[in-house]
Amino acid sequence: MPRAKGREPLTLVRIVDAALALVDERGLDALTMRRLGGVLGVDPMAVYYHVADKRTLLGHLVDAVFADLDPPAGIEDWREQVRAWARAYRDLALAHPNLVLQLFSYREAVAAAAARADPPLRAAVGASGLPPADVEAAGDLVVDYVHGYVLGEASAPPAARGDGTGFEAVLDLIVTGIEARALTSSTTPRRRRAKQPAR
Amino acid sequence: MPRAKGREPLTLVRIVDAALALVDERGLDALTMRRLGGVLGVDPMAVYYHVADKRTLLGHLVDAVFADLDPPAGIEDWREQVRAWARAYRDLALAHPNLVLQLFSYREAVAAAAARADPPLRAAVGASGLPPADVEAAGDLVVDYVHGYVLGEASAPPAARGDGTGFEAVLDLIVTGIEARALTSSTTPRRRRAKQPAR
DNA sequence: ACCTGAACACCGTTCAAGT
DNA sequence: ACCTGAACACCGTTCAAGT
Repeated sequence: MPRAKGREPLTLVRIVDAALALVDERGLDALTMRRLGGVLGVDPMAVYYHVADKRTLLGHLVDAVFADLDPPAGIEDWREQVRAWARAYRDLALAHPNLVLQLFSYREAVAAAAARADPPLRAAVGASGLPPADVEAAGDLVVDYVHGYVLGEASAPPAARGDGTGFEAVLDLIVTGIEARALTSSTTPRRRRAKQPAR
Repeated sequence: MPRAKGREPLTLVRIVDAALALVDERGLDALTMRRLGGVLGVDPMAVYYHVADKRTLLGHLVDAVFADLDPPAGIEDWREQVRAWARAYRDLALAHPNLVLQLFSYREAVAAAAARADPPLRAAVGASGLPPADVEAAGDLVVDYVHGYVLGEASAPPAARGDGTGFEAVLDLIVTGIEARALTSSTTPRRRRAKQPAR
């Protein structure tokens, strides 16, 4: 039984766990291939056997965080579904404040997560009675608002993190907007849109 | 007249201009103190005479970009004021896509820019007839939505940048929400807010 | 006053080598 | 199959020295 004693072998999940802990506890800059080898008790270059380079390692971190996202089910009212979705997404991101910038800027990882996480949101918004064109805008609004909110919270010093009442007030406003739009567009034609500037 | 010939002396603005050009043309990672010295035709360490360290240099870049923000004036309708503000802010940020992450995560610089740029937005939202408590939420919604939108656009490959119609559709929705909320809150008491989750 | 150049303590990554 | 260790080409920053 070789390897029965001594440390267990490196695996991708052990690497990702250690890297995430490093980022959470000491910041993104503290994640160094060499330091990572150190906390894993291994030669710094051993990680390269399991991971192509640092960028793909960061991709794995983002995947791991997004994997924890599962929007709550069993809610009837579409308004509460939208709110619950937004809260779950916010909490997911704020669980790793030092990683949020990576989280929202890694195109591929965000797209993959969206494929899993977005449909419930879109379904909830769709149940409001909005016409399809507005469903897209409303979903985008929720997603982008959460991104913006989380970005602000994550870059604030931990002591100054908000209590979430502002977040709830904005959700109220978004829901009100969807309701109002759903009503007006079922009775009157879509209102004219202001023309865009050149660029 | 010493220095009449030879290159002109380094200044902070020359340094910031060169650094911004480097970031715009070659990405954030290309901004290196050594490379910056190179494009300025100077010893890499000369920059340190004018700037404490790289972090404060980045702060100067953020300041320089935000300095270009002046929301359009002379608009009557609050709805168009809100839209114009959001477009101006978006365009400002997307003019330097490689810097947006820094742009929105440098607390102090954002706060300073906000002090100049925010009041017109808050005034516009205030003119909608919303009660003060909702004015804050509505302003936050616009700011955070633009942040989220820009973050998504900036991390998309240039070819895939949107045409802005999605942005306009969301602005419509936000304005609709503000209008609806202004109407209902002038006639009925504020609707009950869903209670918050533990964390 | 303003810039230079050597030096220090780091990086990410490669590659041949060990077991 | 999995890990090591030397090596390479970079980093940011300090500090004494030049003009």
